[in-house]
This record gives sequence, structure tokens and C-alpha cells, in this order.
Amino acid sequence: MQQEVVLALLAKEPSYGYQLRARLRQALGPLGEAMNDGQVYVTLTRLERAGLVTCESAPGTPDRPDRKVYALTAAGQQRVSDWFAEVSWPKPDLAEFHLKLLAAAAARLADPVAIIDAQRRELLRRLRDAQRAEMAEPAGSDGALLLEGIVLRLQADLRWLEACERSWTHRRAQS
Amino acid sequence: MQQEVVLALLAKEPSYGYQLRARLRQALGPLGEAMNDGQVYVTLTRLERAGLVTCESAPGTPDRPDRKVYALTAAGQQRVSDWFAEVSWPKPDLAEFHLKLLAAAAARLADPVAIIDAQRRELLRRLRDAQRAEMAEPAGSDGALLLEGIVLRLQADLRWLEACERSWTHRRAQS
DNA sequence: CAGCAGCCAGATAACCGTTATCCTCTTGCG
DNA sequence: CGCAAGAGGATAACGGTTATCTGGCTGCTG
Repeated sequence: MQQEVVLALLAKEPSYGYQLRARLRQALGPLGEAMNDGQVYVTLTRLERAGLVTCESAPGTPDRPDRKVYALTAAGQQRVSDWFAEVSWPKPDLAEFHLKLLAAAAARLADPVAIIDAQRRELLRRLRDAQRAEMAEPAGSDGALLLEGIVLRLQADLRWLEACERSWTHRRAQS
Repeated sequence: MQQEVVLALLAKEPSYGYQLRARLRQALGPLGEAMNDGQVYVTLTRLERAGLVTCESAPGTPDRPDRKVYALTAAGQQRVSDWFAEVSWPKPDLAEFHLKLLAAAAARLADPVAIIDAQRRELLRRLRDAQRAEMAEPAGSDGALLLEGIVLRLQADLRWLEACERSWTHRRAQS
């Protein structure tokens, strides 16, 4: 999942860990902060062990410490091509929240409607944050496009929360 | 993430592995098929090791094999209450697709617009499936509510894909 | 110039979720 | 009887996340 991203970056040109991190940050915009820096190195070693990349030590400039330059193998090239050909999409993940509501009602430990309200406030907060971040990005940039997707999804989630609230207030009235 | 769900089920009443699996399946509706059966047992052993549940062997009926009945400890109760009080929401995860487009363009190994088209066809297919599954569920049921959320999200994702396509065709025209 | 903060580059380990596979025991059925 | 299917449970391999550690180099400041 993350491996393919790193492979694709290497498909453009061989590179070393820190440079890959920087390119990833730039491509993700403000969301790049959520990414873990160390994971790039973990991923690279695993890719090397899997035979998808090769590593070559390069002394670099005399003032810089040595770096390990990674490059794709033939198998790595194939993997990148396969990735581009494949369709996939993040899973629902709404299920967890849904189960939370059912469990809260069953255990009588919390009010589902109150949980929904708290969740909506949180999502509204995130929506404001995302919209503000979108405004701060230059129009038409990569980061702005990604943030637009986040905003659309948050809005869809908010509408679902309203449906949840209708359903649960109705159940509460019936019980 | 999954631990809290299992804990909350146990908060309603002590239970054993297979029963928990069945209750989870019922609560998730047709999406329950995507759940891994084995994970329930893995989660239970971890919860026991963490001191959140206790396990007691019960001989059950003479014709049934023995089962291990799990129950919440005081620490487990606390954890469930904390979970109900907490707000969280699944991460974006749009980033992976976004990086795929950038990488495809940079490496010149695939056409971003073609990737977007393929993705949209896939999402449209899933949207149809989800809507059909929603119709098959009894109206107002738990499964139907969850599927409604999936549908709303898919529609939001499709609108984002359209924005992506506009952006990328524009870039292609400029290059 | 000395010293220290801070960044570059990389490594390690713990934890968690996913998947696949294996096991025993029981029930139903031809 | 023999066998498939399901109930109930366990295990191992793999991948992603997070936190933390190490050196070496930069640049600022007193």
C-alpha cells in the first residue's frame, strides 16, 4: 500500500531516503505532516529484502554523510506497472462507528444520540479546518485538490450522521 | 480499534468467541462477510493479556465442546466508557490515490486520466452493488443504515474523481 | 572561536490488524 | 458406518504505525 508509492517514486529516478521523504511531503501538501518519517526507511529495507529494489552506497559530497541510493529492479518495475493497472479504494470504515452506536445502546452505557452529536461537532470542526487549509493552498495545486476530496468526504459523512440521528431518535421514541 | 468493539459487546454480557463473531456479523449486515473470523480470538487473547477481560472455561452442555467465556474486568469497563466518550473518525486515505496519479505522471508509465477513468468505473460498480444491497436489506435495519453511509461516501468520492479529472486533463493540455 | 540547537540520514523495536492455515469436536445425512 | 459441514479455537507470517535512538553536519550566538 505504501510500498507501491515508494516504488513509483523510484520509478521516476533512483533516490535515497531523505529525498523520498521530501518528495512525498511536497506531493501531499499540508497532509504530509501526518506521514511518519521513519516509515520510508522501513519500507525501503523491506523492498530490498523482497528484491524489488537494489541499494548502492554513494559517498555523495565530502561534506555530506554517505547515503544509500536505491533503484528499481526489473521485478520492481513490473510491480509499479501492475499498481498503475489496478483499481482499489479505501474500505468503508464507517462500520466502527456503527458498531459503537449499537454497543452503546445494547450496554446502556451511553446515549447513541449523544454520541452522534459529539461526532458531528468533531466532524464540523474538521470540515472547517480542511476548508481553511484548502483556502491557504494555492488554487489548483496538488494539495488543494487533495483537500477538496477530504472536504467532500466529510460532507458525505455529515449527511450520514444526520441519517443516523434520525434512525436512533426514532428507535429511542419507540422503546 | 477493534478491541473496543469486542469490549463493548462483552459489556452487554459475557460471551465466548463464536457468539461474539455471530453478533458482529449480525450487527454489520452484509458487510460482516468482510470481517475476519480469526481476529476475534486474537483480540480476545490480547485483551486478556492486557487485563481488560478475564477468561473462564465453561463445560457448557455435555454435547457441545468446552468454550471459554470472557467477561469484562473493572479496567475493561473503564475502557468501554472512555471509548463511548471519545470522538474519532477514519483517516482520509485519499492520499494514496492522489500519490498514484502524481507518480504515474512523473514516471510517464501510465496516463493519469486513464487511471481516473478506471477508478470511476470501479466506484460506479461498487455504488451499484451497495445500492442493490441496500434495497435487499429491510428498510430501517442496521445493515441498511450502514449501507446508506457507504453510498453517500462513494458518491462523494465520485465527485472528487471528477474534480481530479478536470485538473489532470487541464495539466495534460498545458504540458 | 566554542558551544549548542537543529536538521539530515538511518536504524530498531513494540504493537496492532489482516490473512491464511490448522486443529478438534460435533451434527447431519446417505 | 463414513463423511461433509460447521462450531470453537489457535497459530504464524506479513505490513503499517509509532516512538525512540544514533551520529554527523549545519548554522547561529555569545
